[in-house]
Amino acid sequence: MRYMTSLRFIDAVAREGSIRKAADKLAITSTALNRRILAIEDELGQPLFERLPGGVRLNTAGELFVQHIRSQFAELARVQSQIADLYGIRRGHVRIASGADALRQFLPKAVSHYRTEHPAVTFDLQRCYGEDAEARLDSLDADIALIFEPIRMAHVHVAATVRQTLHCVMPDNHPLSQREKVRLRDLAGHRLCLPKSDSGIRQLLDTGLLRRATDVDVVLESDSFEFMQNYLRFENALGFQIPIALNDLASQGLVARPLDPADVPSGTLHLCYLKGRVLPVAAAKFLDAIITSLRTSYGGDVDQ
Amino acid sequence: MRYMTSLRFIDAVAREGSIRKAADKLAITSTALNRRILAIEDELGQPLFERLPGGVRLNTAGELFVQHIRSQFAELARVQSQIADLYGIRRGHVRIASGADALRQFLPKAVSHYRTEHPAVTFDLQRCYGEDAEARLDSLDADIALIFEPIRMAHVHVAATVRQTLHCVMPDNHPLSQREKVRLRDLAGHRLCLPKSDSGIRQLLDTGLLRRATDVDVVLESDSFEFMQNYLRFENALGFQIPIALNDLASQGLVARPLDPADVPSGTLHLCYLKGRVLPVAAAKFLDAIITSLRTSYGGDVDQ
DNA sequence: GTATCGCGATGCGTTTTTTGCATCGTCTTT
DNA sequence: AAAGACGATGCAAAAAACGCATCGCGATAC
Repeated sequence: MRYMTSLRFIDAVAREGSIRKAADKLAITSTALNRRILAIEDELGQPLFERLPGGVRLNTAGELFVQHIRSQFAELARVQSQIADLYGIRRGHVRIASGADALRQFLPKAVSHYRTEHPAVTFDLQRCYGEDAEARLDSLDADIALIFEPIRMAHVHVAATVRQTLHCVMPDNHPLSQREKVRLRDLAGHRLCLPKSDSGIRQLLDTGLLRRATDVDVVLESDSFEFMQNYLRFENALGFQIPIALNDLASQGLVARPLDPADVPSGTLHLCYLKGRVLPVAAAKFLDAIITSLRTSYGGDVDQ
Repeated sequence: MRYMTSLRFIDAVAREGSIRKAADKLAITSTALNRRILAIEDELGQPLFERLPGGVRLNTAGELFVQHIRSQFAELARVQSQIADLYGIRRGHVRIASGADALRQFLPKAVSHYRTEHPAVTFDLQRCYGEDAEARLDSLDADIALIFEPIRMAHVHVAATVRQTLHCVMPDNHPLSQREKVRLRDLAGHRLCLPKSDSGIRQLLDTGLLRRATDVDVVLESDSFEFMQNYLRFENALGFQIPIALNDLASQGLVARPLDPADVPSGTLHLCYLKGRVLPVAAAKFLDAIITSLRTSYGGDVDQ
């Protein structure tokens, strides 16, 4: 929307921390950008940025104003999406912040299914960890977040939760594949591939391992589930995963066995959005869709 | 704010129902205004107005969009007020919709007291009846409403309520002035001045009178309390009022006696704002101020 | 300690956008 | 059938935004 240009510019400057850099990104001269900002500050009667030798930085007033700007963008998007819905075609753009877990299988399926019904809705998928995902909800850079495990901030609203039991993934000829359940003590003596410590899976594992002081042989750490999964066969190692991230293991000669809940607590996948926000139609309906989809896939383990 | 010009214009056209009339009010030509609207509709991809032979009217999309525009105005005002508060001086503009009751004595005192502390805050007082007051909250034309008696809409938030016993106002030499309390049956044979039927006071009276089928002699109906109060002495008539609207009766040779609560239920003055709204600092603080002021004046009768 | 670099601010000519005037076509009212 | 009021549009004038060149200032490098 044209009339928001100045606001978009301010947002860009706030993000870049420099008028010249923002001007580059916006494909205008720093002069024009500078003057727009001066004009707004003048109208507002208060400066929004501190001028530092290396650029600019939001002051408190600017902080407030930029927050306002972002909420205006989000609101406009919501209204536009609502208007489009009025005319029968659902339009809109849904921005999702998700951990790597749900990005693997679940979200691709869910998004593609939704898009067959509403082809005018576009998506933006941002892979990120919990804290970052929450920050993106907060800065209105994401509409919906799928976060495995802890919710830190008070101002996210949890629309649904899914309990997820940790599974141990291994080549199908691995000795542990005989068991129905894997206990933590069984891991001793085997090679393990673990997700990095900012992953929710790793945190659950760590608490379990620490509690039992199990001695384990960690051969690899990665933040890429795909890499680890493809790696397992080469070392005949063990990986860890939650059900929602499990894809077709059999074709890779892998199997998954649940960890005994007595050893490792089951984690929770949180489906959330910013508290107090009214989501655009497209985002709200997509949220509904994935909640029902989760419910059919994980049944009683889905709450709300 | 300059960047909102187009939005302001759309709002004006929506209110006027005609581009030419709105253009007059905005002191621009209808051409310019027309083109701004066409431009926005074009950008939005959807028309906002239906073109009628006698002017324009919002369509459904326009309805949504104008609502969005108004909430943007309100939000901007809130942020500006918040920013000003940051720098120590409380600035802002508080718009109050109130019945005639509170406008008489209570609000003038409250506003003037608040303004001695925060001279940079300006006020706008709109006298209106309940339903209208609620509509103004809804269209964001008012921040706070003081409504005596019924709340119709679901989407107003009641910040505080004050119970108000109906009082009968009369010349101090009137025979009924001897009593501590006035019963409805005492009114028979006396001349009455009643507020118009859209007043909360009248509605309470009516239910009481109807229930008891009391035969009364109504000599005057008015929506001006001031007029009625000044009129009473000439006809030695009875008027009705709630405590908050009672001014210095003695100097006019008048007295007030409560109606027996057994005959007429006591009414409730509602202090409200639009549900879900975050009020500008100035308005929020003024609300706090009048709530405490009500509490000191009416003590236990103030709730929340 | 000096030179350099990168930053935001500003004066000035140019380009783009917005505005106002005149006018058209349409529909309602008389 | 005529008159009046409305929104839309072509075109020239006015206004705003833009880009270039340049200034002053502080940090950094040598």
